[in-house]
Amino acid sequence: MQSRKDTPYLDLFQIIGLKLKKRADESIKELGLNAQQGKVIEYIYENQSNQIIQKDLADRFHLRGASITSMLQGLEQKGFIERKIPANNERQKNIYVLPKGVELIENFQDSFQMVEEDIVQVLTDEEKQVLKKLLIKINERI
Amino acid sequence: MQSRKDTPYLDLFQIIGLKLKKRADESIKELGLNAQQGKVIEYIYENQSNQIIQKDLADRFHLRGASITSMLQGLEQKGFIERKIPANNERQKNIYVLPKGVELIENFQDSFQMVEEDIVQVLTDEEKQVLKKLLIKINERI
DNA sequence: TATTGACAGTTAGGAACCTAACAGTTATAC
DNA sequence: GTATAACTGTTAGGTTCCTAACTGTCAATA
Repeated sequence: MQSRKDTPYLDLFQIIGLKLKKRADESIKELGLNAQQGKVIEYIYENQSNQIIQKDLADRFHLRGASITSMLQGLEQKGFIERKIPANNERQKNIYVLPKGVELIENFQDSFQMVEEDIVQVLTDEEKQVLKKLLIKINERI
Repeated sequence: MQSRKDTPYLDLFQIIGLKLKKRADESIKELGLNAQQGKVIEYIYENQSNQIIQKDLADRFHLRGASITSMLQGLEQKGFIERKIPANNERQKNIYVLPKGVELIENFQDSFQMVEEDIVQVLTDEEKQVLKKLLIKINERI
């Protein structure tokens, strides 16, 4: 009876995900961006030397192309990034972080690191390792 | 260097949460509702005998009052639920699932159960137990 | 008992996703 | 070599969440 309608993993992942999103957003709110935007800028910065395009971001963050277009238009207007059409393919746009964006990256990293530590603070070192292994396993198969 | 900017738990929870939301939505899409709405109807049905009000739903699902108002207005218009002001407190609204909603509940439960099984399919029984314990521990502290 | 504050829900407007339809560019196949 | 298909990104419009400001009701206090 109980087992039939009970979905603890689904519920826990949903609730924890929502709580973490709110925490991460809050942690960088003062910079005028949300956590997703911060993560995207970080990712662009780390990968801009290998000609990343919008599609790469869509894949990495599991968002649709249209959502990336809209997010990057916002970040470009605010002067955090720029997009350049590469010489070899006029369909694409390569993405780069501008100085105004680079300035914030250390800030993001510190803030996210604090949220990260909050998450696993209640676990022992061994539990942390086990959890990471299990999360990776699940993420790979779904 | 690496340890400073790496946030595997935050990233994994975000990505898994997003993937699960999409899966759960997909699984009941044919019923004309999304997963959140399904979970809410389920919850109302299980608790409607104890006079639940909108605030209870906001707490349970970690949503704002305004979001619950908007969601329930939609579900009411579609004939899945009804809201009645109780005699003893005119500020509140008690919520009940209508027959049209009750009909769908078994469907929801089956669909969510399948997503649930997909999540942990790759884990051994022991790993499942460990994971559940760790998730509960984290959820309680954040 | 009259005022003041807390509580429950609503409205208006904004942000970040989504899908569907589209344009332009490049690759493939006959 | 030309027609067709695949790829990349954009636009338009919808959904679901949010915050802030509001209404009306109940509780506390003085």
